Amino acid sequence: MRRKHHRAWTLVEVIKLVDSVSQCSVGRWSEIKRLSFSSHSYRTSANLKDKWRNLLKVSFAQAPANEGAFRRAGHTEASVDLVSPAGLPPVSVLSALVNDEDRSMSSLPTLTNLALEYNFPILRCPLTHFIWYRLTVTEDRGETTMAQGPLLTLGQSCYRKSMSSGRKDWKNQESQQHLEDSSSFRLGGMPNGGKFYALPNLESINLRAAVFNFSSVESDTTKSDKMLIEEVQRLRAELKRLEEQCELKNHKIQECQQKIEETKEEAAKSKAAKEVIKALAVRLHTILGKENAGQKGKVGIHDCMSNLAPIHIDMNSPSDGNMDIWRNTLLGTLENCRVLFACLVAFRLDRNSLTGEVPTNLCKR
DNA sequence: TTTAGGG
DNA sequence: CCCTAAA
Repeated sequence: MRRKHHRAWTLVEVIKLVDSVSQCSVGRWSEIKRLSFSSHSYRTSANLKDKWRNLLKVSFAQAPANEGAFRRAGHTEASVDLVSPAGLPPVSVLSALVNDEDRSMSSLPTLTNLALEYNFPILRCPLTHFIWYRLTVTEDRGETTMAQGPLLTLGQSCYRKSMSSGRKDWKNQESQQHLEDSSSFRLGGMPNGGKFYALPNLESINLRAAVFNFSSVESDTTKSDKMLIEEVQRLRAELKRLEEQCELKNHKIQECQQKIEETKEEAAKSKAAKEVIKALAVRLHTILGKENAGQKGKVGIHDCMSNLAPIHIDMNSPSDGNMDIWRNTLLGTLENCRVLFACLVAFRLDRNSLTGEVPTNLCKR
């Protein structure tokens, strides 16, 4: 470790810092510490100030030329072009995003998650498209609102391990010129010739949207396209899986409906059977009643049956289509009537014991 | 105590 | 990140 106590700033922290600076305004570091970084014991108010200063430094070091994307088709210029049509001060911070663990470049899915979490848009388009857009669409800068707030493009160099190696890349003659220009900035002061606003002037503006550019659009396009293809494949597989599940569930539903129909049938049958039994029971009662009234003469089983014969079963008049149900119902009814018949047989046996006749064929039951 | 700014 | 003058 180069310094005694060094903790690399995570992206989340930086966003938090930018957020709270936009809320509390620049310079009120103890307040920011209290409100937003009270849980980060290792970030003192001075640290917050230092980090903000560093963010300013890298953003000004990359200050774009006045002409925006037209001057030099770079991302720095484009980032200001993104802000200007929204009628906002031409201020942007440009950054590559790296992963906390190994400082490798953040993948598109990671960025997408981040964008969802913090609710900012991701703009993916080649710079040429953007220049075309500016040439054709945005005639009037004021009317076009591309964003709801100033676009913050978190700086390319914030996370570079050695600043000096990175500096050589982007410290070309133009930006060197602007570095000198911006050296005359004073916090809270107006920028030279109205070219730039020093970030502290943004105090009142809510910094809520951020655009993340890729360091090289061309190479990244193929790279992220690959990832998109992967994503599509993954989603296709997911879709297939869900469709299969859907089919399975549909099958189950059909089975359940069938069962419901069956139980309905069953219920109808048993209802009819009960009706029959009831009717039979009533008949039996009346017959037994007659018998007990002291009727003389022979009363055979046929008499009983002939008494039973005109039993009417009201069963919601089974029509042509339900003949099977009807038949099954009758069969079921007969089965259920076994006990009743046993009673009848017992009655007959009792009478025959008086006459001497023994109907053995009916005894087996 | 807090901040700005040099190192 | 540390130090310190200044407020």
